[in-house]
Amino acid sequence: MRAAEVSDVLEEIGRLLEFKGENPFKVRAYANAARALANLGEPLDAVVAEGRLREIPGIGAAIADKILAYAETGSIPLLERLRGEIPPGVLELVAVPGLGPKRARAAFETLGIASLDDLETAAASGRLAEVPGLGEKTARTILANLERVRAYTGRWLAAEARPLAERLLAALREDPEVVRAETAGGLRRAMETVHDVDLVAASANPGAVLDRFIALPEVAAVTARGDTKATVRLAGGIPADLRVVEPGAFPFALQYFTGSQAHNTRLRGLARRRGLKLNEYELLRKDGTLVACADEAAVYGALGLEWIPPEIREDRGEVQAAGEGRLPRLVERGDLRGILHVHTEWSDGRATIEAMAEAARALGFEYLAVCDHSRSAAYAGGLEAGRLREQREEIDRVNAGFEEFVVLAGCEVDILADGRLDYPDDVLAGLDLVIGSLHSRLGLPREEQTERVLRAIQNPWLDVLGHPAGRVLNRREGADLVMEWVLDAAAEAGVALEVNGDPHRLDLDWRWHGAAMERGIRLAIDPDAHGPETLDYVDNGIGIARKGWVTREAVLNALPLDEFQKALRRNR
DNA sequence: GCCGTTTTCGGCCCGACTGTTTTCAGTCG
Repeated sequence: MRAAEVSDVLEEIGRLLEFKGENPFKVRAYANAARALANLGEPLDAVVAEGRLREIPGIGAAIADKILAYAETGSIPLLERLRGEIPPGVLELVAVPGLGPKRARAAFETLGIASLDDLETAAASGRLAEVPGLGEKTARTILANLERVRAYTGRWLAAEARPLAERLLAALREDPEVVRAETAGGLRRAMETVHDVDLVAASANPGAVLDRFIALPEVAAVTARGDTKATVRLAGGIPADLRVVEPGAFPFALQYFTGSQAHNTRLRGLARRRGLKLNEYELLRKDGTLVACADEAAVYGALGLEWIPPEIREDRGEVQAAGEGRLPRLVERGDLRGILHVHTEWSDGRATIEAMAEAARALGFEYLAVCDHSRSAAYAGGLEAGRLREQREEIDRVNAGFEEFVVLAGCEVDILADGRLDYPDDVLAGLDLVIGSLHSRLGLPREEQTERVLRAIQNPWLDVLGHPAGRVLNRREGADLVMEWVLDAAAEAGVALEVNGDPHRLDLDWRWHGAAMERGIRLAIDPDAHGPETLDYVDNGIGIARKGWVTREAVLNALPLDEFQKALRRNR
């Protein structure tokens, strides 16, 4: 039984109860329990077997019983009953912006709308406006949003949104009436995907700032415009929110709009227990006096907490850790000593070995592992064993020209369908570093896929498991793997796991970093660069590793060259 | 439904914007 599967089930129960108009706190309890399971860093089966379900915060007697029932019978009576009452298409309705649980229910009860198709028909014919609480205008909004829901999940790659956010931010900072401006939201938290761009600005004249903001060339359409807030759609369709507050409120607003929502809920609960009230403008004592805070650190300080880095504000224990003064020092770009996993023109890269090495050295790194594709990766110009030997000679020549910088001869070796690596052992043994990656047959059944990866890990020449899930964000799910088993095997074998910084990958997923580190697994933060200009993808990897609470000590390529080499599985 | 340095019962985060319900509910973040 997978934690993610049970999490989905609880999520569904919560949404169905919400649709029925159940007590909102009960609804939230299910959502909280679902999130707790999604963040569980160990096998759910072990937790169940050891009777530790109720030790998970957010899981009490009732939900624990339901999880046990699900484990035993594969179903939960409450869920079956709810599914019997509510047609399956109805939950999709709630995903349409403008239609929440209440209106969706009203539409279902008055017009029998039970799917996106029904909704479209009703909206187009004008009948949707007959639903109590809905009017002409809302019906039009819903019709417009419906298309987007169908076309896209509403998540954008952080890498697509970030440049736009930076341009908007630069424009805001040039505005003479803006005192301060920052990016908030999922971008500030280093999420891999975001549903919008969130910006916060401080100004004594919010109206004027908003006027200029909505007139910026990046803004394609204005969705909403109030006294302090505007929602717009940018070129390309990405929504953006700007909130303008009085300068004194800026630290509170920045904190609030950075989120996550779960983190903020946790923080406000803590404030309340301390007799304080926190909102996006201020921190109030019971007697109505204000607690002054000059910056975000002071806001956390006033609640008895260390400042919490934005990346980890996901309600995964960071508030408690900050209260106990035991937040980890998260890894930083400056901690990295070497760059692993770059491609060159020898396979599908765009630059020479020398050019990549020069670029890495110019960025301050001490070593670089060239890892071109192996022979089976024909689509990417994979190297036959003979070419690999020639490449080693070329690397030797390049190294002769360097002092205090070393190029290593590595390879990104395909993990074949049966779990063998793409070269015989004698070829693998001749390399300095082997990253083994899944590139094909990503649709294998779970058991078979897991066995495949476990077999690859058994190969003594595998040093690093590359982009372990093989996912491509917003395009395809990764391989279906029992990740706990993969982590156990990697820990046992001394294999490191990659945190791939390609903005489409960001894989190993940050939600697994803690579970990897607990097992003593080292993480390799790699750019997977195909040219000098994408060496900076390590920054994405750093962001996502910070999100996973990764410290310098856990990072393989934060080691100086000699220690790095000793830490490799092949040299142990 | 969960939870407990004021509580095993009575709380549970809070405010902006929109449209329509003419005084506020629903949605969103």
